[in-house]
Amino acid sequence: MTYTHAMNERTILKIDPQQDIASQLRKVGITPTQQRVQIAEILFARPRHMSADQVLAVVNRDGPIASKATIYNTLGLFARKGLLREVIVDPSKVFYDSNTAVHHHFFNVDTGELTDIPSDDLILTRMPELPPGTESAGIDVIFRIRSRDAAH
Amino acid sequence: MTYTHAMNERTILKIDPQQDIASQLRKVGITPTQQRVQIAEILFARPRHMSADQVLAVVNRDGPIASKATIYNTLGLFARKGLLREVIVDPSKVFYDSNTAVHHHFFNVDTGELTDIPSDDLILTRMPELPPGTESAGIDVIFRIRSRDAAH
DNA sequence: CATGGTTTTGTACAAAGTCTAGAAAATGCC
DNA sequence: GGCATTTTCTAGACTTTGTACAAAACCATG
Ligand SMILES: [Mn+2]
Ligand SMILES: [Mn+2]
Ligand SMILES: [Zn+2]
Ligand SMILES: [Zn+2]
Repeated sequence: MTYTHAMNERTILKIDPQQDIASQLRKVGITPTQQRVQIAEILFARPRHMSADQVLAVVNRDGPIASKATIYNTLGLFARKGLLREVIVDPSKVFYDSNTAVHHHFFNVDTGELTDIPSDDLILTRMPELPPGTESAGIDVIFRIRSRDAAH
Repeated sequence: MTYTHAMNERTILKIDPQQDIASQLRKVGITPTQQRVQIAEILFARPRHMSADQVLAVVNRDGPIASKATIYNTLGLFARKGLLREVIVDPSKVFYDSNTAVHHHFFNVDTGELTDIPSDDLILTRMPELPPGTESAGIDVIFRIRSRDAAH
């Protein structure tokens, strides 16, 4: 038995930046406030990996739109609703990934850069039994890489 | 081509708690101070996953042995020397794993518990090409699990 | 036992993230 | 559109993990 990806029953949610963001948010049970729409516009314009800090900087680039607390609340809400995936690879911050399709990551420990591995480029064979009384909440595969010239 | 584990040229270092800890530390180029030996005794007694905070609490259980700064310095030193593996799964803290053999993890997001997956229970097939100019610094596979009864 | 590099320590500092109470905005109903 | 109710937003204090620093303690070597 071979699995090419995580077993994920729930539909993968995706926000289309071409369509009306507000109504798409409403469709997944999120009241589309001004701040949430602005944050969504940044994150869903294309597949991105951003930290809360980066979202805060971009959203407030031309004047104050949203506070720090709102950024954290909104990112947490989007993640809970399945619009974003939290990627934990750097001990100092969480990355929010607007690509919710099944895929894995390269993480360059020198540059802090996080990039996608197309899901076809990696196959997990022989999956372990989950411990009794538990269910899957996602599988993360991270290839930590280093720039070849960097001192180490 | 199938890899059952990360390509790791360097010898896996292991501290045997039955043998003299001090001379084993000296063998890998670490001066065995009192604090370092005490920390090593805790971590290498058996395979463990501990945060800096937990090590601090245990080492100072019966009176002051080491300061917070020394805990962080020592864990970083041991990790750099290959005696410990840093495991990044929880956004709020780093786990130090005294099992340096190739293996992967279950992380229970409800309880914060980190447990080992025996290396035979998981096989990665079809590995991706590393991005040009980079080399591997380790592969992490994390099965995030949830206690089945817990509300989610 | 003197010397000087190494290690430890306490404390200050930094950064990520959480919490809170009041202000503002969104919603639902007339 | 008004108006009451509910939800969200805000600024800033606070918590936690981890690092920086400089002084004190330690320890190998002569
Ligand atoms: Mn760190
Ligand atoms: Mn967090
Ligand atoms: Zn991604
Ligand atoms: Zn482990």
